[in-house]
Amino acid sequence: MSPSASPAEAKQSLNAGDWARAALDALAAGGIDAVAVEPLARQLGVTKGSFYWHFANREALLRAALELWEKRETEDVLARIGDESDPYERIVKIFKEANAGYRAGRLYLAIAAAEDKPLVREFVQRVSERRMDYLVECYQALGFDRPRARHWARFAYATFMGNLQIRRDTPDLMPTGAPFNEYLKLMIKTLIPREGVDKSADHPHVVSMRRAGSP
Amino acid sequence: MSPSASPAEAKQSLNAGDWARAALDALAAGGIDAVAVEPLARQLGVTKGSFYWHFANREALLRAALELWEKRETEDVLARIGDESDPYERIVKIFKEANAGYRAGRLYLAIAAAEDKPLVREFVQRVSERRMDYLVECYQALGFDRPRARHWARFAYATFMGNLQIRRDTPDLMPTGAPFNEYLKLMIKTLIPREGVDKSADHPHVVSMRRAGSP
DNA sequence: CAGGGTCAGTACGCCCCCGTATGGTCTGCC
DNA sequence: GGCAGACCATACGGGGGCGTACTGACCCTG
Repeated sequence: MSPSASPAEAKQSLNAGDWARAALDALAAGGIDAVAVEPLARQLGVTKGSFYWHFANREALLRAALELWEKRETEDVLARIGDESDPYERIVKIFKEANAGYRAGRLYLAIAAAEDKPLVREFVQRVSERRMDYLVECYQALGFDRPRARHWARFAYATFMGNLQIRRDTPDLMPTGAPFNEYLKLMIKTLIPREGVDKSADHPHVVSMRRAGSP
Repeated sequence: MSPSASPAEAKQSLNAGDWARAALDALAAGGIDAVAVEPLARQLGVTKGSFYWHFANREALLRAALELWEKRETEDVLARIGDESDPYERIVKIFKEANAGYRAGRLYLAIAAAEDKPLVREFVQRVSERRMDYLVECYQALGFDRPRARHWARFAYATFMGNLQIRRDTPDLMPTGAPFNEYLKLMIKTLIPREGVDKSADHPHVVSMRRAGSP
């Protein structure tokens, strides 16, 4: 009788967090419209009666899911590459993360697709700005002045996002295996100007500092 | 009495094309779910009775709208920059088009967001592949061999798409005026390697040909 | 043991959309 | 004038989602 089948003695009572997690999963899988009370209730093995005890309405659930997303997005990402001191390697790591961890990217695209909802816009904007800020800092640490760092950061961020889009919509256009690594190397080499390149005014006024740590 | 208010004596009778155009507009404005029979009928000032005369069902309308999109996407775009012989200038034109004409990009994002529908995937894939093929040809014309051209084309295409996404989701992160032109110049200079750059194996084995026409 | 808080089931009304059936109104053509 | 076909309105049944009201079971605590 007990709703088992879950590891660790399967809690038999749901809380708001369970609903929020389920909502976020549904969001990733089917977009904003998939965050619906009754389907989620069915999926969780309960009825609406439960839901409306934990949340005031559908909107509240959506907000909870988005808060969960924002939390994960900032905590996780920054935690996974926060211990890297070399700004060059930081950007490289971000790039590789962004191109490997496909799930997080899918989630972003699913959420951002509902840009007409003000609530969603709010969260998307915060997350995006935080990501961009981080990138800008990386490029500044590489020796760029603020305006140039912003341009390069935006450039790199746009390329991340576009790769996500390509991967989702037309995976055939995205190489795998060795060619993919070539592709990745090309993007990294192009998007993170190294110290040697100073023949152009668009490149950093950097002297040394780079490519010394982490052999 | 006649439903006027339109230029040129306002047709009083709808046809399938009118429905398809309206559907595409709705698609651009509100995503795939906005392509609904009854709302569109209301908007067009008629009832469902009209719709189900022209189309078998909602699916058929969606297909018609997507065909319209594909047609516009390939005809228009290639027509607007087809008379440019210089491959460098072709890419530049594409870039500027992509960053100026925001509407077409919005449409792509709205359509691609419904990537779970097989029908949509089909069209998105065709359109994307055609765009990529065109870019690959441009890069090949610049002197790249096929694999490298594919990498650069994908790179550039990803950057297009990402810029679209940024523009839609976080317009504040996209500069305007002079800074935008700087940004554009940076991307163009970076994404279209010029003849002078040959210190790297990733750059074209090109000798001259470039930057002679159009002073 | 009584009572209150927690969580869930049932049932209802509402809205909005799909698709069908059927009938009505124009238009042009014979 | 009458017929056929193009175009549209009305009405209906079905489905699914939202939100509310009420009831019920299970703790836990006084």
